[in-house]
Amino acid sequence: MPSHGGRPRSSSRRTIEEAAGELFLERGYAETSIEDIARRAGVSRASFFNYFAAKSDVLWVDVDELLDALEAELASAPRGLEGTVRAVARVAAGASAASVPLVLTQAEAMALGAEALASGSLRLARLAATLRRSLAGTAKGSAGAGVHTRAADHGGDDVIVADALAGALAGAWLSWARAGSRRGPLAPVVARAIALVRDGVDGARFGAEGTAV
Amino acid sequence: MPSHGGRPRSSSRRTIEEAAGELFLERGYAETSIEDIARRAGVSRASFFNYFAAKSDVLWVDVDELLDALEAELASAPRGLEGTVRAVARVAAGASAASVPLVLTQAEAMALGAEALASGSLRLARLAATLRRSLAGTAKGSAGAGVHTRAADHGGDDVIVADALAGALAGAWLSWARAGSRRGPLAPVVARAIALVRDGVDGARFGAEGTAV
DNA sequence: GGATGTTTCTGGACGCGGTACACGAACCTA
DNA sequence: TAGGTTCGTGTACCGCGTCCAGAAACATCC
Repeated sequence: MPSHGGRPRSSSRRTIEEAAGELFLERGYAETSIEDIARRAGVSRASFFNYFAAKSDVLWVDVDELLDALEAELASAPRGLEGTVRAVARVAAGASAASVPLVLTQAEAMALGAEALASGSLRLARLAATLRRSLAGTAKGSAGAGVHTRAADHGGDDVIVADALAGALAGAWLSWARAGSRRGPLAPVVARAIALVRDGVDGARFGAEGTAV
Repeated sequence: MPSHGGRPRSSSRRTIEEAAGELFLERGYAETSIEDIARRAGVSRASFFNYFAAKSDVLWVDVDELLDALEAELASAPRGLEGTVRAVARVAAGASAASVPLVLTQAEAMALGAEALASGSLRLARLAATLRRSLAGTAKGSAGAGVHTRAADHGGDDVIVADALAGALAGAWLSWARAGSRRGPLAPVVARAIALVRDGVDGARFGAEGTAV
């Protein structure tokens, strides 16, 4: 990707992330300024923004990578609930050994406030948007597994299913991350979240459609 | 609540909200400063913060009121999925005539960016937290409808169900708000979201529990 | 070795959101 | 009139995020 040449980077995201993690644990998130992080990492404040677009992004490196992986997986997966759900399961299986982000396990030690919660919710929104894209126009018996399902199919069921799936996944991942020492692999927990939504979509009441939009 | 006496308010949240709405539509959210809003509303910048804790809060007045109503309703409702879901339905029925917040219908006109998305996601997080509290310790056949269900019941199913419900409700409300002119009452749309989660919880795969945490 | 181009590092300035505080203004009751 | 309470206002301050100009560290081509 680098066309060639140019000054080499003198630091890395990893370095800055670790410096920030130390400071967050020592003083708390709000009491640590970007300048503090940069100083400990050995770069200037301006350079911090060459590696991260915002202070809160440092908290979510692992999660963002997970979401990147999911989007890549979904790009080459059949649309609709089945293909989407399988792609999610693959990513969950591959990431089971991944490190659990400090932001969850050390949330209280870092004294995370509303800002951190908001930046985390932003990741949930990204997950929901990704899933919506992968489910768009495939609700119920829309049979639109073909090339182009009607782009203007604004039937709200897609959104409901996608957002429910996003929420269930987030809840699963959250309780997995918070399980502490007795934490097992991620895959089965995610599988339960998927089962919930699958059963919901196949269910009698939801399938009734009597109250469709 | 006012003990009595004291200088009367010279403005109101409503006034400031309307001034802000005008400016957001004229220039966009990011290009409108708090000082702009305060000036048009006829108050000082400092006074703005007597009415709203943050600039983005202006966008979500209606949603926050809806969440307040839900929390009030849940406070006097039986815990567990059934009681929770009924309380949600009641709030949805009562709010059907409520105005749809501009933040959704005019999102592109206001040029809302990541900050507005984050503040909105914060509301989703609040909804999820509220539902988690109302479902805590009541997963599956936990039969704990009694006084004190085990507080340390960290079985992740509660969180999965609560977050899935939060996501489904958010998706339903979102597609309802975006339906535009052909928008009907809110209640049936919310009913579909509830049906999805209810069916999911009763479903064969989710109920299997073979892969429990 | 020098000229050119590219990428990164850095310092400085700026605007804005949000907090804190002190003081005055407008109301109440006694 | 005096004391208490709440709200409005100005001011100062800090930190995040953006922007920019210049220098530093590489590459390639002559």
